[in-house]
Amino acid sequence: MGATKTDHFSQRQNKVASLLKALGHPARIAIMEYLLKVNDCICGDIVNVLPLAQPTVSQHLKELKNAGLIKGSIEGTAICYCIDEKSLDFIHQYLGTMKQTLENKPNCC
Amino acid sequence: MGATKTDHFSQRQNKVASLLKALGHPARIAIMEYLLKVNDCICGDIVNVLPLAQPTVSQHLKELKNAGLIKGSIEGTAICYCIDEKSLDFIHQYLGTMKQTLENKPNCC
DNA sequence: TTATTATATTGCAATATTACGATAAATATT
DNA sequence: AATATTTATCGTAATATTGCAATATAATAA
Repeated sequence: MGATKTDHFSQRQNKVASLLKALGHPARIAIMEYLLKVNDCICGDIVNVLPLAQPTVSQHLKELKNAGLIKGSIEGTAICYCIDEKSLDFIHQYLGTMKQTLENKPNCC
Repeated sequence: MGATKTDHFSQRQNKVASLLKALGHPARIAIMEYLLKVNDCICGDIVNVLPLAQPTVSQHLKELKNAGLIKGSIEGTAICYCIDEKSLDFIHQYLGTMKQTLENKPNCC
């Protein structure tokens, strides 16, 4: 035991969960917010902004990238990371549908 | 090490992260979807619907409750669990703002 | 070529999560 | 009271995550 029983849930449920899980860490939220704040997205200075060591930041970036939340491309000696709008849209819409469904339901609590 | 450095991030960043983290598991997504689907929210049958043992489901419910995503109240022998609209609103709005901010930015990738 | 700079990877220790059997607690039913 | 039903908790094993020092890799600059 200890491993999530991924195969017992729908592909959609797993997709939603993995996106939200990737965002479920304050460092990764901070990274996303920083990517938003910076005008151009050559983001070699994320390490200087966060209270974490370079390998740790690199690992968080990798996780965000694996989840599909950010895109990265080599830009000379630096890496250009920026937010992938599509994945953000997807979870925003997912939660929006949830909210809307909730509004049409009687609530006992 | 191994523990998240919560105190190095803002309260807001931690709040967002903890809500999204709580949703970042397919079982908990499935629970939320089930709570939405069922008309009234006397939900003693979640265990029968999910491919997980009763203690596991109970633990997931506890996590959703701790995060503030669901509310639970004793209803005789059963427990009435249902979604807390406020927390759902919060993360939906958070992601919405992120999306909106992104739209006004030049995107290099 | 030899630094220099920037990012990634490896290896590892500390901690957290996931899952479940066994058991407890609380209430309802007989 | 005794039994059944429902949910929670405890204990524990397996696995995952977090964080960083050390090191590797890759591109640029001197």
